[in-house]
Amino acid sequence: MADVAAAAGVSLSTASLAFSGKKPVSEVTRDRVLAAAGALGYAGPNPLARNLRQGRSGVVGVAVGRLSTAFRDPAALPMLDAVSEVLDAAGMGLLLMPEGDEHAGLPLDAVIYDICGCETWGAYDDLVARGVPLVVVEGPAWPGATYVDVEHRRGAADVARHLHDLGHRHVATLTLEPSHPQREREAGLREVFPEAEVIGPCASDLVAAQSVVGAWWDDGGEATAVICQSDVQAAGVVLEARRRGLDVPGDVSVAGFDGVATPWLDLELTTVVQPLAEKGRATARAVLSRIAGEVVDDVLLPVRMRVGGSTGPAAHPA
Amino acid sequence: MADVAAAAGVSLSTASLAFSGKKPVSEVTRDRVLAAAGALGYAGPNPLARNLRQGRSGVVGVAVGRLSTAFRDPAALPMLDAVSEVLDAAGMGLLLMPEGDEHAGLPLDAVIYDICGCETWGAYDDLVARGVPLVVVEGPAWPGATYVDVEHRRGAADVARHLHDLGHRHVATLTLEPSHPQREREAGLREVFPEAEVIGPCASDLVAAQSVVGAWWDDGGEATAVICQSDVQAAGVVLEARRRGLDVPGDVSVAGFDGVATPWLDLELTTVVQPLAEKGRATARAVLSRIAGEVVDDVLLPVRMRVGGSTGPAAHPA
DNA sequence: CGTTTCGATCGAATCGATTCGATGCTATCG
DNA sequence: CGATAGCATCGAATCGATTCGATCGAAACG
Repeated sequence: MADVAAAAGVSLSTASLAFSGKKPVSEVTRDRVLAAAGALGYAGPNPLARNLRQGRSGVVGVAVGRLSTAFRDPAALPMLDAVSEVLDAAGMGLLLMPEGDEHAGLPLDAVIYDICGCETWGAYDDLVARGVPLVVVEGPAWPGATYVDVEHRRGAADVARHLHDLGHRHVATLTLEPSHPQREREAGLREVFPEAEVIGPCASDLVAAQSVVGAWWDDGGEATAVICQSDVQAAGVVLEARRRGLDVPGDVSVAGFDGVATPWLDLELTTVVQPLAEKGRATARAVLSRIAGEVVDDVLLPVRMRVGGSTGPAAHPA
Repeated sequence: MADVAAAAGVSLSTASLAFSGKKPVSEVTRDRVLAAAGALGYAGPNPLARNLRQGRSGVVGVAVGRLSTAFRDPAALPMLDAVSEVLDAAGMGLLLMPEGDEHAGLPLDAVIYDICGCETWGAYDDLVARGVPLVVVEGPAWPGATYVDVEHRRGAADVARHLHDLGHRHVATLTLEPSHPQREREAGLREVFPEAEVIGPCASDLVAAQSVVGAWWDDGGEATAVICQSDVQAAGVVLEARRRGLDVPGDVSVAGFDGVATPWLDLELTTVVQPLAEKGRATARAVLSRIAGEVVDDVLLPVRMRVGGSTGPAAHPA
């Protein structure tokens, strides 16, 4: 840039201002600088140098589990999409941080901790030591982190109540690995069905859900309703039930969570719709505020139960 | 870091070496430096400063379309997963670049151009001007970019030949928006069926495929086989066919592309299996080599047709 | 014993901008 | 007409490390 300034016959500082526009520069000067830049093949200020000076990299990390599992669940995408949209509008980029990797050494302005079911995370201490703002989505409430959550407990309780109203008395639940959402939802479920049976933990994956619930039925598992922790799980349970000649919801009711589209299922699931895009936007806003040094309140997003065709009156009311 | 060096009683350069380990430092010195760092609450060298000095940011951008559409197709994930794995092992991070956004201003060491069906891209000129290495996956062969591709043409021709062998003479094809893979595959198809009918362009999306092929059938479209450009499209065609009472493959054969799992379909698709993970690894290796300044050869990955239950003898051989 | 080598350490230059405070100059105002 | 702004520009300090070349002892060598 020094060369450009020299070629344009202005000082280095003026050239800088011509590019950044942070202070007024006369039009003829700017044109002269840009012309000189063009002539010298200068592509604009070096981002690395600007980053050092400004103390920011413009990059926000997002901790996900393995990419292929994190994004397999269709609930993850609209959320990340919304995060990305808001951050892009602010000129920031989103960096994927698959689990296990220590991404120390990368200059991150903030980190979003999302999706991964893991409770602990190696890089946490390091980030805190560096003073990197942390936004935790549906995770453990770490000290110093801003916290974005969803009404898991209320959603789960609403579904349970819905099934109870339909006469169900013997329900079972497919769970996730222990995690904040799982604990909250289980608490909500037990508000209504203190005795609900746990089928077992299961990834939010169609095939996994089929196999876990299948094994449970093989072992003589019985329930008039199966409550799942995601729509993908619920779809797996529906498919597995049908494979066994069970009618949904005639023989067994199935409820999901998330409220995502399952176009390949000829049935609308009863589920808890969570505001995925708004969750992403709220997360991104929290990130930007924290980068700006503001104090940010935690966020709790509302959910809404949607009754579909996968739940019906209990087959054998107690 | 200057404070740490002072506290440890060594020079700034020695302190730097103690952290980076790029030159030997006596053990007692290193311990003294690390102790001083701990006492002063110093979390290690500032990545921004290191980046400026070394001229690298450790961040690789990947241009995708909209996130939610780019990752909806299950073929995209294993590929990106492999890219991420290789880059992480090299200490680099992957930054998502949704389309439309000018990510100028972010310090990228290289950019992967993938997935997005778009042929042009605003940031291209800027990146070239900056000398940022570009790796293009299945895209147009831009000057200066390293090119990673898949045997689209051969795969498409193999499927066409397979159907021809089964007696099909009247086939139709669901296409993608104009793009490099689409053009190659269509060329492969026409090696065998020069007259193949084009149903229409369609995103790689289940619902979109259903509606496009449904409209075609409504308009009196006829064919004994429908060749699709992704397994997701093929699944959509299968579901739509059944919805109309057509048997697959009895009344109509359906072929896909990619070779991804479709567990919610009770049918294994005839498809062209492409080495998704290897594609990702090859891409990442190309990126790393180009960042290292090496000259990199273009890559062409092999495909293999897999015959499943979605194709069978033609219903009405000509 | 003189000399070469090697490892550890240090001082200083460098990476490429941004930005603060100062300066000169031209309108505006009373 | 003198004082007060206000705009454009400039010089110099700064961001926080990495790294080249030099220096100094001590060990290895003939």
